[in-house]
Amino acid sequence: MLRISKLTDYAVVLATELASGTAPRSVTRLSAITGIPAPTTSKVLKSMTRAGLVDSVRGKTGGYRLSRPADRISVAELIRAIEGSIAVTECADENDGYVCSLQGDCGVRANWQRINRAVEEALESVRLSDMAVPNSPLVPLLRSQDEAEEKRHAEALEVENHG
Amino acid sequence: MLRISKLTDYAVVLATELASGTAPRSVTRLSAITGIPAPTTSKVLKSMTRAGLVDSVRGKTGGYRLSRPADRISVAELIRAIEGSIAVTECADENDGYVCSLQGDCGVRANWQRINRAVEEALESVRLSDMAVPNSPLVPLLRSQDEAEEKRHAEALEVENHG
DNA sequence: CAAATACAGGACTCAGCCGGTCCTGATTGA
DNA sequence: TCAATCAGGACCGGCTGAGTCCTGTATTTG
Ligand code: FES
Ligand code: FES
Repeated sequence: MLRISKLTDYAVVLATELASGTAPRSVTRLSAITGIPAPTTSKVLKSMTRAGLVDSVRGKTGGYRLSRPADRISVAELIRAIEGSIAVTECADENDGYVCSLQGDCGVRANWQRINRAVEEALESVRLSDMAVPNSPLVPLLRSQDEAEEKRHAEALEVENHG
Repeated sequence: MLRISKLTDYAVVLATELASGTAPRSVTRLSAITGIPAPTTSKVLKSMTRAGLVDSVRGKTGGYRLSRPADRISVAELIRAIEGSIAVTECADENDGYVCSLQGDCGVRANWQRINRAVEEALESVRLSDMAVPNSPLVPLLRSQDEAEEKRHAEALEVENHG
């Protein structure tokens, strides 16, 4: 039903938890806090590591920690880390060299791609730091977000300037 | 991958095809036109009928036709007809009396619900009549994103001017 | 060094559901 | 009445999502 997988949900939960501190925390620890079964927690974190969203530290005092500040990680990235490229429809996937089995090119395709891009950009604009706040006015997303968008835009520019 | 099911894709294709005329067309016919296997075509159309999106006419000259003008049918409705309620995450589903197995209420939930609502509204705003046009500037959807969006906007304007 | 703790990587299982088929009616036009 | 069409299920095979487990490697600490 236009679902993201449960594992991706876990990824977000784990990431928000990690966002609350800088010291690495172990799988055991995180599992206990979040209620996600330990082996699964491990699996998800490993994917996140491969995607470069978290850093792993081995050894006795090891564990996982975010690789970047929470406002530099988007929900879209988290989704992509677990599920691969975001594609609402099979023929909406622009990366993959997929050829639709139906009528060669049925116009619908281009429109799906646009919808897809819109959704993706929306998810891109929601950052982990937003998710961490229980009921933040984070997701205007649609229309009338002028001010929120502008604020974000300004922030982005600021960040760029600092880099 | 944040996918809608293939069947839903079929539903959209079939609906756009139906939008091109008012006389009922049979499953056999539609299957031939779209390239969707006949039994599957039938299945999808049956779901759409139950959802009230198309009318069915039995008998020798029967078939399916849209129950409303194409600009009165949204993509969201088509999705819902096939997949049920739109819910990005399990805990984003507001209808269902679902209780998250993780930490009772982890803040993330409210945010998912917002994202969910945003996506849903976006899909609601895209109508079948939009999908029927091969490359319509149909999907502003989320406005004023970044420069990419702006460029896109420019393209759209150009198209409008040409029309 | 050796033991204990943690992550890395991948094989494996199990269940659910998606895509697809088919069969048995009920309706209706010719 | 006959043929075409939809209605409503039952049914099935395969994929993949969720979860587990095992083996190996790195790091800390005594
Ligand atoms: S549905 Fe894939 S090109 Fe039309
Ligand atoms: S993930 Fe469901 S309430 Fe937090």
